[in-house]
Amino acid sequence: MTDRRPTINDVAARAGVSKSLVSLALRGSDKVSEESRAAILAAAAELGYRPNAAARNLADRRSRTIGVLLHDLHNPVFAEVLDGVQEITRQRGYRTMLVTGHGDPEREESELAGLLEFQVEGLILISHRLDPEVARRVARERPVVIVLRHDITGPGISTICTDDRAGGRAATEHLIGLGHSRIAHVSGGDSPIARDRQAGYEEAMTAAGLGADVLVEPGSFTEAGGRAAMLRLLERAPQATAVFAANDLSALGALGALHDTGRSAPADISLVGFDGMSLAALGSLRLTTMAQPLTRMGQLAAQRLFERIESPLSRTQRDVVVSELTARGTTAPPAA
Amino acid sequence: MTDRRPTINDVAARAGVSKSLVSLALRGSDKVSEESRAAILAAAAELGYRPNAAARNLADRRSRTIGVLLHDLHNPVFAEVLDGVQEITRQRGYRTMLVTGHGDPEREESELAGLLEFQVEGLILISHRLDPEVARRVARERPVVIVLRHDITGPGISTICTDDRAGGRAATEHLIGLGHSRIAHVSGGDSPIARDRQAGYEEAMTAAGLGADVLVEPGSFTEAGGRAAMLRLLERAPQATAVFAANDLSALGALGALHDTGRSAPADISLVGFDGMSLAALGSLRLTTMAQPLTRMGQLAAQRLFERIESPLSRTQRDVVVSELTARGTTAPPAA
DNA sequence: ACGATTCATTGGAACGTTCCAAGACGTCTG
DNA sequence: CAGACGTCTTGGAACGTTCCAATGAATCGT
Repeated sequence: MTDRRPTINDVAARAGVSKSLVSLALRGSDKVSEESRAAILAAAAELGYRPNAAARNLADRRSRTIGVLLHDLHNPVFAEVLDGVQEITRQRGYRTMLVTGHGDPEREESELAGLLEFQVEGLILISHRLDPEVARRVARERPVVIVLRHDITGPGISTICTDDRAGGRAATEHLIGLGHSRIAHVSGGDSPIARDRQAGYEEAMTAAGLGADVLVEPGSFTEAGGRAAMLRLLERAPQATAVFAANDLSALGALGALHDTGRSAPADISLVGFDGMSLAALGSLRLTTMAQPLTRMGQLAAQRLFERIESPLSRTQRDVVVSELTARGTTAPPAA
Repeated sequence: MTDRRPTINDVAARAGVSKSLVSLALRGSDKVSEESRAAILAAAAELGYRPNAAARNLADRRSRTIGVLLHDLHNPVFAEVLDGVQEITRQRGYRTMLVTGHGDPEREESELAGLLEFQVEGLILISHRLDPEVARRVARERPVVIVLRHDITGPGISTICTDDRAGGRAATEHLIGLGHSRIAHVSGGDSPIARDRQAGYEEAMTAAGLGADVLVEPGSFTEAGGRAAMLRLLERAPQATAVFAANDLSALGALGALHDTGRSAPADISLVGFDGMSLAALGSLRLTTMAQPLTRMGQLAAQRLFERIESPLSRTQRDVVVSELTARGTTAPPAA
């Protein structure tokens, strides 16, 4: 870039007016004469003028930007939530600044710091792994909405999530309702969400008098984790006729494990996932799942955030959305 | 936010030094005495000081940020490219600003304008639909690297892509090599990439003396498009034993269509995709595909971009990476 | 025909940083 | 002991905007 970019002063000089008037005209003020407006617009176009967002943000003391931290972009679940967030954000004329932390709390914290330096006006954290104390500290600076995790509370923090325990219960009851009794659970590890979904499973089993059959195989919310867990399960509990996997991604891994060992769902084993990511509906997968309204959750998150951006003193909210069992092709009554 | 955030002046006052020294200390200069440094760091921590990125960018006249425009976040292909981009970007101490255009040229252009207002130092366009003239205009302002599309050239534009025509040929040859002759193509519509892949298909067919069997069913690079195209194909060409789909996502749709009509791959029809998105390897899908080195392409894109950011006069590059046929579970010789 | 009112326009201060030339204070050299 | 040099520190200008109070010009009512 040898030549400096044109500034508002260059435009003003060319149009023969003051920089203030250029500023006004470019932002569409109605107190600029038609004549000046035309001259200014023409000058700006000829010079290829672009406003400098850094200068504008500095002068305004606002960035019209919200920050979104998410786990990663590979799990399509996050993309769906993000769609909802961006829809609302665009409507409001804000932009979204997106960072990923890959589940590493330190990295997440540093990405968050970057967002705050950019003067984002609010933050949406989607499935993060931050230390609760860090989240609370951030919430003292800016409104925060946490999506898909409900265990962190504090002033300035709103949450959007589903009732994971009830969901785990419903998923399990679906299998029980089909006639299964030897139902195992591929868990999602020790995250709060995973624990809730597992608790729901255990509750449903106990309530149905199947407490003795509770069988949990630890997984990790990933495809690989689900695959490995399912393989271990097939060894350890060959009598199982159904599996509830803690999320769709690990359910897909489990499905792969079944496939690799010459089995299939629901013929050999019925399988239910959790999340409702649209890819899992796809093609030959047709995964039965507890579907969360992901895009809706994203919209709601953004709405709640803007409420607090606009009136910082308004109360934080805890929204619980309902998930619904979506029966597709991987569950059926047990083979006789 | 009733109370103003602390600035560098507040830190300076508290530490009993000048703002200049605070600025130096916070950026790790070695010409600050240990004593001052400690006082400054302590004061900054006590106040919860965060540098204001807008002010910094304005003063430096650089943002240490690159902009990435991508189609959307649902196709996991883009997430994989992005991983590569972000890896390099992080290494350089830059941040990435991510926007999506959802294939709408106007929206893409407006998102791009936003990035340029933020003074991004360079741009990576992943599978965009911009008007070539717009892309060239932008490239006059900032270095641009285009990934997954090679038809736009001009000063300031580098490209990273694979040889889509050769890839289309290789995918088709794989099917021919397995003994198929009635091979159809589910195309990706009329984008340049789609046209190249289709041309490769036609070349391979013709070269194998199967020119008369060329059969193209228009699709759209989406799951729904692939599904619909496959359904039409089953009506229109029941004799086909193999299909080359223009990308993995539409191949997955095609797979779903097969499934829905009581068929499967490769038993009834062999199926090859294109892209190499990791989700398609997953579970029971095991899609055979022409795999592009997606993450590598992202890394390369970022490297090329930084070369041009660092020496703006260096030449732009056109990198062509090789894709490889990855035979998984959806292709086999035709049924006897 | 004159003050009041409206309208379009202006210059300057602010926003929070970085950079630069220059200053204060010691210490060394001969 | 004067001058040169080093180290640490400083105030002020710049970056490109927006906002505000003030200005000048035109129009109005009486």
